[in-house]
Amino acid sequence: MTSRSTYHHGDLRQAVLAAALDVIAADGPGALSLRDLARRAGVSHAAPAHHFKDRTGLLTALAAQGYGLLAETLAAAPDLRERGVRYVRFAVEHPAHFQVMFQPDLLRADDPDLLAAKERASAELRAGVAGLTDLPDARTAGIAAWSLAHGFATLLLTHNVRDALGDSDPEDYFRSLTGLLFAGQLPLAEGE
Amino acid sequence: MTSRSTYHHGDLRQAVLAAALDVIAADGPGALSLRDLARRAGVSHAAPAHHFKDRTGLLTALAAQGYGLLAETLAAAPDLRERGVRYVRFAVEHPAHFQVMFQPDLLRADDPDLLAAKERASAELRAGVAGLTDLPDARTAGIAAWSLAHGFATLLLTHNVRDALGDSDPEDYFRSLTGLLFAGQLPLAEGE
DNA sequence: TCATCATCTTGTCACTGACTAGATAGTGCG
DNA sequence: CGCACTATCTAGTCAGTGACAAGATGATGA
Repeated sequence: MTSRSTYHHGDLRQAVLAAALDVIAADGPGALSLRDLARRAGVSHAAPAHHFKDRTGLLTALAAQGYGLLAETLAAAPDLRERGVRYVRFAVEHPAHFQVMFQPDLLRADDPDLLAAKERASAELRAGVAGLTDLPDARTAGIAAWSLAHGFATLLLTHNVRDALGDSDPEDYFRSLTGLLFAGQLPLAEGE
Repeated sequence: MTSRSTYHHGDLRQAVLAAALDVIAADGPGALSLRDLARRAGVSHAAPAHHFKDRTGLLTALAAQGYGLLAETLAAAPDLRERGVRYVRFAVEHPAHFQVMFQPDLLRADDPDLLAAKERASAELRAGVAGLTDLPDARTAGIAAWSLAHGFATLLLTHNVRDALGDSDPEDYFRSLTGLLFAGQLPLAEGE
């Protein structure tokens, strides 16, 4: 921004990451161009490559950052429901990260930083059902809860529940969802 | 494929759509190139443009086709659980369609064909909870069920439940998920 | 002071999407 | 039958992009 006189940018890596988040939030990952990001940061078209190697590298770095943020968001949630609420909150507050994190074909799956951050987030997710020792299969229970939160978050970001939501807060709506489900009010079969 | 002697391809539209599905299923929508699809179909690089106008048009056509297939898959399911199972089945059998359908930034949101197909699928989803007249809010119930199925399907396609699944069939696993949830065995709060 | 290294620039290549103009084939209408 | 009309496809072109290579610049430390 401030017309720099120095040859070096100073913090190009962060500048590019931040600009990438803006672009993705606005127009999706497909609209992301390394050259455009370079222009926004005021550097030459090939400068970002030194920090991220290539487009996939940049997206992988974003995803790793996202998993780190998710782990922070989930940390020390009081109970399972609240963990789900925070999962939804993360998706709402970091839509660009969320999108990239769950598109494996955009990422370098074997990246060490990505794997580490993913493991941290995964541990937080597992911690949500760890205390439920009375369950026959805690892992399956965890996936059930994860599916619900992830599905709602995804439908939210893809504008598929916009009209049902109305003016209500997404997090509150999700709370009511879980309430409805777990009150056993929703018969699965033979509703007639 | 068969070295055509005629000037016209015959069914270029279908050929391009089919090739696009292959590419997307293999490497994601980002790897899709109109010129590559043209090469695969054995036509000139600009031929597909006549059928789909541009890249977004092609993806929109794919999404519309997907919503149509989804509506067919969901039609006349016996009960709500089975509707969820079929939703998961659709995602497994048509991963390329599923991916494109839920990335709005790739699509032309106001396309008439897309909107019509989406409405058909949406009607099938709503039909799943229509009979449950004892519910206070059928719409919220529908979103709860949709979230669960969509979340599981998404996590499945993004390879996030692979190890938990083991050798078991995804549809069976989803049935057990719903059983676990609706048996009320999963306490949301104060699990201690 | 000077060597070393990370950072950034410049130049280049093949590829892509989009657009244009024109060639070719099928279709209906007289 | 012949002729216009339209859909389909070809060929050529342009700007933008990712990736790579080689060189310039500045910071760091011995």
